Amino acid sequence: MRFTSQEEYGLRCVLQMAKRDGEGPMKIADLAELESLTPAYVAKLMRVLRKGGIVVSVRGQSGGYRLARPPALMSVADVLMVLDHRLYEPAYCQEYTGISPSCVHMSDCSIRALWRRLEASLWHVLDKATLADLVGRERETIVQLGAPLHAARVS
Amino acid sequence: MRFTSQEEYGLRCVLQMAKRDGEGPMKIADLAELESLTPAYVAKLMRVLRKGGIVVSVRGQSGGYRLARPPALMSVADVLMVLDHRLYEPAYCQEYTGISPSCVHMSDCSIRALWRRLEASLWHVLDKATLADLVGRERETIVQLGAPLHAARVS
DNA sequence: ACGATTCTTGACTAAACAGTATACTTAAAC
DNA sequence: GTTTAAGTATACTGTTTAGTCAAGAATCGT
Repeated sequence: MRFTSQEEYGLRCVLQMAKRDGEGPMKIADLAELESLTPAYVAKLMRVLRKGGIVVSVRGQSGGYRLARPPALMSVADVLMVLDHRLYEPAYCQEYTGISPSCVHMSDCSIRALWRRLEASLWHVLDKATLADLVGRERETIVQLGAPLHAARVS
Repeated sequence: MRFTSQEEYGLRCVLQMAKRDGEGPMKIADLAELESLTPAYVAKLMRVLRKGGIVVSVRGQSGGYRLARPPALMSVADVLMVLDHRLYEPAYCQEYTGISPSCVHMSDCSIRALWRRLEASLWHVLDKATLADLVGRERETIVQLGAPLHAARVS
């Protein structure tokens, strides 16, 4: 079970933008510098994020990228969904069919129920976490329902 | 966020073995037939599972594979851990460092806390689900703590 | 208008994962 | 002891993901 590089680095860039939301567009070169990535790679990530409606671009001098919505109104789930996809999604069973045209467990699949539970469990966490929560700026914008992320400890 | 093929198909094979636990070793050819995979690929999966202590092999005529422990004592978490690894693990931050030798967020990482929460949430589900739960044979062996998996519905 | 700055696109290379092929080893059955 | 049905090991090929490169298009400042 793994995150893709695109998810990890894409989210990091989005977080940098959330941290500076309202301070004008951020340039590819600045994001690359802050995250220690190459500008070319950041450009590629931004393309994905732009097409997914997470960021909007401003061209020309003093251009760059900014978030499409305020950080408090954008969840980590929204961002990750654009950068890759769900762990278990409807098309999943059409992808893992071995050498048959369709999965041999169509009628009775014991794994499917488990994957669905996992999926629900994941999204329960990711939907609630806003970008504002993660960068600790939630107070500046809209107050979120429930406890803020950084107040919850894992172990 | 995704499962690797190895996790999906490896777990399926393990489940087939759990379903027939106690009926003698299962042959690669039979597993391949049941799961609609090539024998060569099943052999590769079995190597990983054997080295990870999930299955044991019996060589020679009338040989095959059987589970290293009874299905009620083996969790899905145990199996997935061998087939790939955790979503977020200690080495994670050493892997995503961009073009620097180490991650630029060492001292203050807002994503790390979220990944840890996710990880805990996932493992909460996976640790509790035994192979016996999944194949509906839990009554034949040892009664598990908590509600059996198939009694819980997601949506 | 012009040029500097910045994003945009598509094609390309490299690395990782998925799956295959083949030759070899072990041990039961007779 | 020979045969035969199994697993074991390594190397190979194909496909997807990661990351790079270079030429182009839009916008701002002067």
